[in-house]
Amino acid sequence: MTTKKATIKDVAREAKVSIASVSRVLNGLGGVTAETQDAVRKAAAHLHYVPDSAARSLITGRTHTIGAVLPDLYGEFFSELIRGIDLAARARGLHLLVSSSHDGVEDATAAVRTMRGRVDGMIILSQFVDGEFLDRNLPSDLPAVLLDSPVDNPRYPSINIDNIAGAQAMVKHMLDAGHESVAFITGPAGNYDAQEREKGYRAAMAQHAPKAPLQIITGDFTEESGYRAGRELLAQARRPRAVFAANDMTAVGCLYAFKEAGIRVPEDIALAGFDDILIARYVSPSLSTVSVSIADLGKSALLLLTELMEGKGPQGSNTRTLRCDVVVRESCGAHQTNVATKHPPALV
Amino acid sequence: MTTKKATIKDVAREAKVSIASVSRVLNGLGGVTAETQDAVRKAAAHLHYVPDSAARSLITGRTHTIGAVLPDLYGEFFSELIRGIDLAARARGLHLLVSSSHDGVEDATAAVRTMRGRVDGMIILSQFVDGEFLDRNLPSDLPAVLLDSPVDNPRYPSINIDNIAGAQAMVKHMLDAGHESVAFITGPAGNYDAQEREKGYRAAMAQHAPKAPLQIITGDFTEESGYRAGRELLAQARRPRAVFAANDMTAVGCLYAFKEAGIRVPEDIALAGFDDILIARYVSPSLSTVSVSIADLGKSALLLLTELMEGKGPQGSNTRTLRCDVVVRESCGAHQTNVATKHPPALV
DNA sequence: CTGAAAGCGCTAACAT
DNA sequence: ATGTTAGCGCTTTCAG
Repeated sequence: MTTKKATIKDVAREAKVSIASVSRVLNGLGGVTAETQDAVRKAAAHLHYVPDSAARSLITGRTHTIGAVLPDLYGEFFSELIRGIDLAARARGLHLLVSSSHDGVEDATAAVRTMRGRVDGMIILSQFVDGEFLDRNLPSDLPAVLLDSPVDNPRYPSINIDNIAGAQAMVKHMLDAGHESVAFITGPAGNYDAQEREKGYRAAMAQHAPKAPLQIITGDFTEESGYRAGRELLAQARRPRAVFAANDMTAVGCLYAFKEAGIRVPEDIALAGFDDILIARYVSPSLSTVSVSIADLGKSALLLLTELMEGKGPQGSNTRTLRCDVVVRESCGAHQTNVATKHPPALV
Repeated sequence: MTTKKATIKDVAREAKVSIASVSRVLNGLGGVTAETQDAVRKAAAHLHYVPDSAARSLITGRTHTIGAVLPDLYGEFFSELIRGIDLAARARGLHLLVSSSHDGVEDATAAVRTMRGRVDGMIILSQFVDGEFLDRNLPSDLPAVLLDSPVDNPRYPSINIDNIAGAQAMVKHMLDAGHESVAFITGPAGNYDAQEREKGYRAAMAQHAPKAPLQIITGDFTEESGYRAGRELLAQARRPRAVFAANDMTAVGCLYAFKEAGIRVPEDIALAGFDDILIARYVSPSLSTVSVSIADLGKSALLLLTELMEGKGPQGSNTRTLRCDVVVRESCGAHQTNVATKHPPALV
């Protein structure tokens, strides 16, 4: 029955009441007799009436939509993140407007600005966004939560992955497994996660293997960079016994470099990554890694955002940290059973 | 400088012109002197003015937003799909509203209905959506394109993956490689892609190995189902020499069942999947598969949708089919170099 | 309990 | 070339 657009007036006429009553009924505001209710509901159903959200937004100032600004939509991380956000959002009756593919300040600015008026709140993950940026581009009454950001602005709470602790735990694990030193392959320079993971590596080395020299190779989170780093590592005079890569893709690339050179993992060199992407389970040997519940990150962000939207300012600290867990598989040479314990989602 | 909400009136006042002139300048409608232009732009910039999209939508009837209704956001397929849609959308200045996680007719209905008025067009991928559904739930003037759908409704064009041809090509490839018969692991019963792939399998067998008996095991696109199917296959009196799974995850599960049983792939049994997910490249042996350019699917959908939105009815056929390509890796035993040829995106 | 009426911020006639 | 004005569909006082 191909629906045309019926307005509130049409419903009012059909129900023989005023538009005000229609509005009251449809918004459950009460103050209407059962008969009026009935008439309105019948008329609305009959006409397939759906309120115009633009008109409603115009007057209420609410859109029931939240915006997600991300650098990209590519890969497991963002996929999971959006999924977590979406799940939590629709559970609260909120729509999700996504904006991605911005790799510069201008793009980020445009993304944030064009969302103004279209959303009631924003979740932002971007290395180009800082407190000053937000103050300049966001209306003061538009709540926003930052993901994976060093920003510490009282107005914009942020949720971060506990990269430092995760990296530290993994390095300690490898050290404990008997490898006297661990080499590290970094992520891209500007990336906050990458920086934190390196910090964790350094901290763990300083604490648990203070005499061992630090071997740090530059990578950029890509498989290719891992491959190059792997070759570089093999070419060194002092070939490492264990390697910790800043993320899984890098570790996988490194693994291929080792395989190609006939180096056995973990017998000759132990290896570990970070993220616990799906592939980690499937490479041979399976990759030990640090797992992050990305969907929980998205969910937490949305929850925090809705609190903000309801006026509850972030109580106490405005920065939350999401726990990471070491997942021991074959590549790190700790010879354990291959079953990664399922940890419940948890905010530290 | 924490922006408050400036309206068109504020800009008009600041620029000492009428709101009409402001509108004209900001919408590039011409009929304004350079001076007015200047004054308006300065004022707008100064006040950080951003037009209220709700108000604009209310009067123009356009939202510059397109909606994507998907069953889920999980996994590579949807991630890539959204990415393709998003890329094409933002290239045209369109926003993307996503809605997912509906696995029932009610959910789908709610998703589609709540998007009414919020979007200028929709891209829908759902097994619960058919022509009748759309006629009942979509305003007649809201364009929509269907993905992976058997619906053949002149009002709703659809874009499909050429599952039949892809499956057929893969089965033929395996047959040509010397395996006299190929077993098949199906996907979930209600899934359109899965059905088409099975059709392709049957067609290829009928054409190229008419005397070989058909071995068909039930699966459901999950790794577990593939694992079970693999064990089932091994338990059979007539152990197959080649297995084609309806998707990659199933093939991976099957691969693990074989490994566990000490069966070598491809020496003892050849194996192939469908989708070319990232993992396919990383399992050992690497998985031969049928590749689909999912991002292109999303892009094509958006392009088709914008044509519709611009009033160009779909000329000629209203169903397009996206080509698939056989990717030969190690698991199918065709001993070729491991380099998958890069095909340009192409609509058949 | 219900209806009339005033806008929300903007665009698009219609005047000037 | 510029300004005035009438709504777009809806919520929300404010009267009755």
